[in-house]
Amino acid sequence: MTGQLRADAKRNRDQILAAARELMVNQGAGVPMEEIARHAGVGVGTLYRRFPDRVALLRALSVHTIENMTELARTALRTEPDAWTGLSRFVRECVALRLGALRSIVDPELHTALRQSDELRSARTELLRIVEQMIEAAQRDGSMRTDVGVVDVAMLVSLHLKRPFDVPGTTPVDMDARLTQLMLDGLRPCAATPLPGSPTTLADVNWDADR
Amino acid sequence: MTGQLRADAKRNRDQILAAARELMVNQGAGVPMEEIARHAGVGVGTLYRRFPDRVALLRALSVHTIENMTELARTALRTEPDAWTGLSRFVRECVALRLGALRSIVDPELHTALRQSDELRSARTELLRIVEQMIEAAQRDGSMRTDVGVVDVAMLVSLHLKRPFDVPGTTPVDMDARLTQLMLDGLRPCAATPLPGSPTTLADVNWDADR
Amino acid sequence: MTGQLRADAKRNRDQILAAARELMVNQGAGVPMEEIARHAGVGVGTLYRRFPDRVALLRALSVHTIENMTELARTALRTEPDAWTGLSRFVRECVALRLGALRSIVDPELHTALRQSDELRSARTELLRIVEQMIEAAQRDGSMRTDVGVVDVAMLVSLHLKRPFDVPGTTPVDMDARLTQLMLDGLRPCAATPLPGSPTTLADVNWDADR
Amino acid sequence: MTGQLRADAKRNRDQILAAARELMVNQGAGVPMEEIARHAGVGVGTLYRRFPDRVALLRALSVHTIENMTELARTALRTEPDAWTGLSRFVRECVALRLGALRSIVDPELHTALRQSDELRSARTELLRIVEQMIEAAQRDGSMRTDVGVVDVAMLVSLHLKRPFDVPGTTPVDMDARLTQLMLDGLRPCAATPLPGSPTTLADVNWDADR
DNA sequence: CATGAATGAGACTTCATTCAT
DNA sequence: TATGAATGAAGTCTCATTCAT
Repeated sequence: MTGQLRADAKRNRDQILAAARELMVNQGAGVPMEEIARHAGVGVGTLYRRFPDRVALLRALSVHTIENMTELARTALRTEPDAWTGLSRFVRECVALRLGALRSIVDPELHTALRQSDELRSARTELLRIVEQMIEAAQRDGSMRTDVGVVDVAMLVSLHLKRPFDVPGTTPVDMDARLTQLMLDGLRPCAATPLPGSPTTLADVNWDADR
Repeated sequence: MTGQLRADAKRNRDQILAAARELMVNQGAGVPMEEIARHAGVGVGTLYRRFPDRVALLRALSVHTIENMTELARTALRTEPDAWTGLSRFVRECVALRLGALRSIVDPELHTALRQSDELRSARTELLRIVEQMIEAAQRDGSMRTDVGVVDVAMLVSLHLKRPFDVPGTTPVDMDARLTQLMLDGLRPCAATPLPGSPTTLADVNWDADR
Repeated sequence: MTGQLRADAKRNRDQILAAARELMVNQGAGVPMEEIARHAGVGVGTLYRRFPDRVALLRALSVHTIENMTELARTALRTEPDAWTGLSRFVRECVALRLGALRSIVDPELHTALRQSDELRSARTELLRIVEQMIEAAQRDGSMRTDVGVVDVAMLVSLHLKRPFDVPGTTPVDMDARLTQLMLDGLRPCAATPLPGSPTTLADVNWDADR
Repeated sequence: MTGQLRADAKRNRDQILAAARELMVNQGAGVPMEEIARHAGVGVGTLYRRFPDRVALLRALSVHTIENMTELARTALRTEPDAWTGLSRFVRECVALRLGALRSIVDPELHTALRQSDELRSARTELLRIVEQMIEAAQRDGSMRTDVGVVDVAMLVSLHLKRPFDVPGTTPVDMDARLTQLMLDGLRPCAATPLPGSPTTLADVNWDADR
């Protein structure tokens, strides 16, 4: 899709995306477009040429993010000895890289607008498919409780993407790791308390983990 | 503290707080002050007379929220047969009522400004003290893993205050309940994997769970 | 006019005027009405009962000021050995007391509104009459140039009412005194250069020295 | 400094300055920014792009004004036969053109803010230097009293920049001229009465005559 | 195509004035 | 009658988006 861009145009596009990611992750999705442009070293006009409005920019960012996560999942699945270890690693990496920190977007308008992208939807499905594989494998070999599904895991991860407040007495990194571990332990069969409802299947999902 | 207000002024103040809570919980902390005023049925001027700026409003809202949570914690502690049951109930209620949904504030400036309120700080400490009691009791009778502290629990709850996206196949209420249960199961001793770092003590905490 | 006020009402009125004078002289005529009320120790409502709007307040202040100046002029005329000395003293006192510092009002709307007060006009005329007496006497005995009239003097004084900027190397008081002296020396016959136009007579004057 | 602006941007900038000068001279420094923009034929946004806030605008205006005055002083010094004539002409021109009428700024906040501009300070010093030359020359050849310095003259001129009230019986122009002449006559040696304090030297001056 | 200037709607806040208590 | 609460118009400033260069 970006293949037919001229070399410099491509470079611009990438710089814009990088700047947008950095600024939005740190300051929320509301950063002035002009500031994004400045950080990217281009004029606003150029930004708007590439991304007609803020939503388009967010969409591109989200797709990019999901593709990164997919890559992480694939690698974890291929590299780790068993499914549970792979899943754990994937979850830890997602949280650590805070690849979904754009989650801080709350504006429901943006929310709605984002959902409507086909590109986004298919990237997401692709990701979910792989994670579901890991989950099912882990459940088969008894290392994961069987009353949870991809959607549960996805929601959990998405909750943990929020940057934690600085708490005196711990480093943010430690805090992150502790919370993630607690979440993973909750997915083990051992302490499993029955859950209300039933796990959602991948089929009818519309997951927004990216935000 | 608000006792010396005239009857009508008090009524206005309450309406403003109610409107602000509702709008901020749903649309984020950025709702136009004017819209808050309109929903409360007063002029902007009135809003500003009561709360000199957005931060003051948020502060009042936060204190109110925390006081509600404290009340819930007290009741749970008093009513339930054992500490773990009490803690679970408290956590479920917090999440269900989404009493801390203001958490959606991301703007770091607001964040910082809020921390500086003594009133807020003491309300928070009060709440933490009670929760810590429950935790310690539960740990003593072996129903809770011993490598976690109030701060861990607080952070966990705060993560779960984010309103989950609507997921096809489950109701939001069910989703909420599932995620909360998973979190609680992670706090049980049975599946406990060692955590990095160590639990923070109440003493040096500065917790912002309310937002 | 204020005679029929109840004792406490009179006290309120005076406190308001005093507060208004102080605040307006220091911060300009734009001080919030509420601040004036607060300084006077009354509610805004009371202020507005006494003075229907800002202009009314200014008018009262101006009349008061002019009456003070008139008193100064009378005393100088009566006490000093000769007219020129009396006039000099009067001018110096006006500047020193900055009795007209309200002059800082620039808003033309206020300006116009103020002119329309009969009370003000007659107080002003009264003052000008006395000053004119001093001028004419001084001119008769040769201590003052004869090509200037009350209006010239009035305008000069009014110019000098502006609080001078702080200048390093001199005290404001000294600066004031120097400038006033230079002005007075310019009124002496000795260095007199012919002036364009002719001195305006008291008759058709509408002088706003009070501001 | 404004050389690198695009042609249209430069035109806008100039129109804004012109509009601001006109409006501020007549109505005080408080004119709504929006009105300035309207008069300049641009949107508010444009105004704010050029001048981030009111103070920046005033600063630019002041620098411009001072530069004009400096030009006048230079010409007077070069053209007139003797120093006193040059100084008189310069003073008359300043008053007539009311080149410093922005003096009507009273708001102490603006005042303070303005002082902090280096550009302004150096423009001012440049002007004072030339005026000081004229003064010293005039004093050397005996046409000016020797107990006054630049600062005295500067303060005097600054006082006379206030637009005089319309007085029946004289034209404003005549009135201006009369008052200016009186001021000049006061600077002559003949009638000189001793002044309190001593003239401030240029070295430690921080003069704000421009406003 | 890139740039950055211009626009103008809209958010925030202040205050003069009115009015309920 | 005094108070101070409420109102809302008005002013300041910001920023998404369009458009001339």
